[in-house]
Amino acid sequence: MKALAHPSRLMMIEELSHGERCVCELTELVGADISTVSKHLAVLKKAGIVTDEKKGKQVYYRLKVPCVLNFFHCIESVITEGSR
Amino acid sequence: MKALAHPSRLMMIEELSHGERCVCELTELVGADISTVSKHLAVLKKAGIVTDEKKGKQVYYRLKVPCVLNFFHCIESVITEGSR
DNA sequence: CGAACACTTGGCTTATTTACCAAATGAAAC
DNA sequence: GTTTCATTTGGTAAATAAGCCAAGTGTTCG
Repeated sequence: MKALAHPSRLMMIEELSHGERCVCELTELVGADISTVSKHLAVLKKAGIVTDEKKGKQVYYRLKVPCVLNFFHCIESVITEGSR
Repeated sequence: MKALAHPSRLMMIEELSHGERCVCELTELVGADISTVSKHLAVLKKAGIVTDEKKGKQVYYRLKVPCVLNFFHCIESVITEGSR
């Protein structure tokens, strides 16, 4: 759960739900140093949420637990209907 | 999400899924100082995950977002079938 | 009213997380 | 083989979070 406790990591997960991405793409997305992003990805990997695969020069990350997305949808709906 | 990033808080949520509990019951459960538990509950409350209600001398907390439980079930099943 | 009880808040110390820079790795291109 | 490019790792400083004790708040009970 701790692995989900950072905005940048959530942003990355959201992005990865649309398909695999290399570190540089995610770095551009969150707008932090590439080393920072790499460490965030290491956290997610260690938690078993993503997997990585080296393809040529780049390393591509991919979601391993689709379940996470269900949770996001759930949260969204709670927030959405929270105003009633 | 940060609100879910602590073992004691997860334990409390799990417990609250079985019904409302007062602070003293939760304190006994997690085995920490009551002030610590109170602060954890404040975090959960601020995050909109629980609500509190004063009944006589005690304050009772209750789950506000059942959705959290779905997520836990999801995680459990992922862990369970993770060994294949 | 005053004491007792259940809880919250403030203050402070220690532990954990985060972020960046710089240096190391590892594959690919020349 | 060496340079280059993408990424990871080490190191360190700054920010956040966690824990406990002590003091404060609000209710109930005598």
